[in-house]
Amino acid sequence: MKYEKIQGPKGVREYLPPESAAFEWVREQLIAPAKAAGYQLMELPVFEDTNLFTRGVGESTDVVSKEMYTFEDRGGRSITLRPEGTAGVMRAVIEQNLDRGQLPVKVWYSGQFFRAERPQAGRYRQFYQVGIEAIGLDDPAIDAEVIAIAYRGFKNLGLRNYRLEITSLGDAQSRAAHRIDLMAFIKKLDLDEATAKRAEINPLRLFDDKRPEVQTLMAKAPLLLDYLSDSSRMSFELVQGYLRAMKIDFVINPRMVRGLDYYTGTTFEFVHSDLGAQSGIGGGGRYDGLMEILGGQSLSGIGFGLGVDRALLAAIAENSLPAEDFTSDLFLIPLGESAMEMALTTAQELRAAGIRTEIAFGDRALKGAMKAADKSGARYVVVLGDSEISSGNVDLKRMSDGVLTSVKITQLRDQLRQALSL
RNA sequence: GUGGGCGUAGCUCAGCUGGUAGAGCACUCGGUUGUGGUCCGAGAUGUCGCGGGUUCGAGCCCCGUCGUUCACCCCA
Repeated sequence: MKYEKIQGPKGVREYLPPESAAFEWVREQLIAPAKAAGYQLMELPVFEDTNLFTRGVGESTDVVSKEMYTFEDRGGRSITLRPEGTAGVMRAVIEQNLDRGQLPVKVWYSGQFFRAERPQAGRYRQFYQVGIEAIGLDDPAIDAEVIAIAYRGFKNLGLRNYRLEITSLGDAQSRAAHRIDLMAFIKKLDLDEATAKRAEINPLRLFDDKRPEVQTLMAKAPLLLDYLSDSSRMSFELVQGYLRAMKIDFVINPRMVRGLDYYTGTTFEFVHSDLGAQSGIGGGGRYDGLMEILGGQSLSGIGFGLGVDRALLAAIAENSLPAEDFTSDLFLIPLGESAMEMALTTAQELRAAGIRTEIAFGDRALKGAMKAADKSGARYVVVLGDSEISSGNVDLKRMSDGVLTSVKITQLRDQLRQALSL
């Protein structure tokens, strides 16, 4: 009887050895700057009440209207796998009253997110993001710091071929005034049916259209930046000034469009140039009304999400991954049962002393075990057999040049620590 | 969701106008009773993604399906 193989779900990216080491490294580099700035971990559920996203992210967005993994649980509740991180953070902050203490609340998160899209290079149905949120204060200096933290993360990866784009979506009054003029402008354009329909749902979408003919049509469209209220404009000026002071390069992109409804004020995106169609490696912005809409107090907040999968692709494209050394220090080759017992106990002791130790398992010939030791990249090898056990001495072999050094088993730990300068 | 490309050994891929499946690398063992890398020799491994159809005969042609990939769309 032979069983059929089972396939993994469509569109998921799995990280397996040896590439998984690079993934882990990228994720750590991206989040390190947040930890350094006093942001603290929030570990949240990957599934939430569907209403959290329909209300928080916005029913008209593509993310909510056609990309969510939604299902009914056994209790008849409508559940959705989280498509983004901010709404869940806000829900937890409100529910656990984190906003009742010192503001701003500064938190970071890391994990899987889910969108039911057609998979493509850099676009997966389960993807990884790290993100931060600073909740409770509307201060342009926080906007600048949040951007600086994301910027630092990409710098940590050694990336160069990307740009930071920023804009301001202003306050409610700014957007309302602009929307009237923009709608009037679009109405006069000669658009195909699908495009006109998209414009109706979100007129800003047309700014993002990749077709040159649409770009030409939109060249003279009214820009939201020209409709900013005095306070919004002053705030945006301050953010830019802070960024310049921190020597963070940016370009203003007045045509930037974000896919989540809750963004207001300062909004930004990191775009990489070597990634094909899915070029956004991170983005975020301020959200004024989100907390209130989710049943909390009326507090502003700002945050970002960085794509770990895409950051890894970018680092590969730029060849900026470090040649990290994940190999073992010592490979122990026991010959026979009593030798195996000694290998297991010796390995315990050596590992406790910080020496990365592997054991050759299975009843294989010495030559095969040596080959395995070679493949593992271990720097030293020790063969443990009857003669070593009776004499109490082993030959410590340095793999780089094959030199053998006779060492007392009791001295092995100190000898290795010295040789590895631990 | 729409459109195009591609699915043959663990990996990268060959496979003629349809005639019954191969290479390189990797792997295992041996040459060298207990010391790797090079070299030499031997060996194992495939439901040709899956299901139908056409045919005397299908890896090859046709249909469907699943996966993958690229673009649209969307975004991390």
